[in-house]
Amino acid sequence: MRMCPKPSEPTQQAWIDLHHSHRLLLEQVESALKRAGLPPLDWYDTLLELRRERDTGLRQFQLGERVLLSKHNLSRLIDRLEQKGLVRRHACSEDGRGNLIRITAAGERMLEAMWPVYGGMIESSFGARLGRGEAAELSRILGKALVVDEDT
Amino acid sequence: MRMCPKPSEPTQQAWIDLHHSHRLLLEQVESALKRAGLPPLDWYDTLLELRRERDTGLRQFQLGERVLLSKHNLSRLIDRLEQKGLVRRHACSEDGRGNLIRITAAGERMLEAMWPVYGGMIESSFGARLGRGEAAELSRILGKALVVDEDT
DNA sequence: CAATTATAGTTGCAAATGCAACTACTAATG
DNA sequence: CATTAGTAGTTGCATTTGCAACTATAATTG
Repeated sequence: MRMCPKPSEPTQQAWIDLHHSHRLLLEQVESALKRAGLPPLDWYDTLLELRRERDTGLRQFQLGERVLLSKHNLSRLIDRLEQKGLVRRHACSEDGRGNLIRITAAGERMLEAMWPVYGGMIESSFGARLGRGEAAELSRILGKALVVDEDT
Repeated sequence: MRMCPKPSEPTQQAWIDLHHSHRLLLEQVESALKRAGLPPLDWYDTLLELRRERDTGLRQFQLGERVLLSKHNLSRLIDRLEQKGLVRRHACSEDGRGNLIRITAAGERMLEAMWPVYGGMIESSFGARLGRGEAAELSRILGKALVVDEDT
């Protein structure tokens, strides 16, 4: 880790392809959402995680781990979501510092509203272009890079 | 394209994995660069494309196609690069509107300075975790999503 | 060849992001 | 149990991004 061996040619290319396909796809999704008068993708991801724990709610740091947003960033995203009434902060009984975030009914409706646009874009620009089993293969390989290492 | 069929479960998962692995990797690269007192990744990508055409230079819109940055964004990125002397705008003889961007010697030195950190991170957090042939397999599959379709 | 339309690039303004410093609370230590 | 260190979350400030409007030049067309 300290000696920085250089990546092989295929590794470099794979990273660049990852970088580019993500940028391209994200840009298409975001602009489709915007055209439909809907909020950005992060809102969807965040609301989705909250719906998964609709009963218990989620602490802010747990949410951050799932959507991969930095805490200050997430804090302000939640401000915006709360302002629109899609989410609520509740006092946390077990830890006086934190708060529990819960999705509201309006938040769930927002998920419904966004999904056709979001899902449709993912299918047309991504899913439909992959062959049988390739999506799963992609997940399998990318999963290896998803290991979060704690050092550094 | 107009009817928005919904993506399959594996497609959704693959997109999420793509999204997450990109975020994670990018975050690691960016913070490694920052720790080393170096500029962000976009600078590298941009300078790299310019070095590929060091003799002829590149029009701004060509550069934009390669690094997938929007034009106004790119315009200001070039402002910053030019301010640091890594790049120069030259009048374009064939088209009075545009300009040719050329990398400078300092720009090439910056590439050299960034590569160990950037490449090292790509290798340790990405390349080293993939098995034989998986990088190439990744490129092959992602390449299918990289087709830019012109309609909207 | 004048008038229209399209393209290259820049800029102002609003919104979002990253960083560092801060508050408030909890956990660990002597 | 008092002190210290760590964690959860927020906020101010500077930088970056996105959008829309703008300038300037090129290409199209009647």
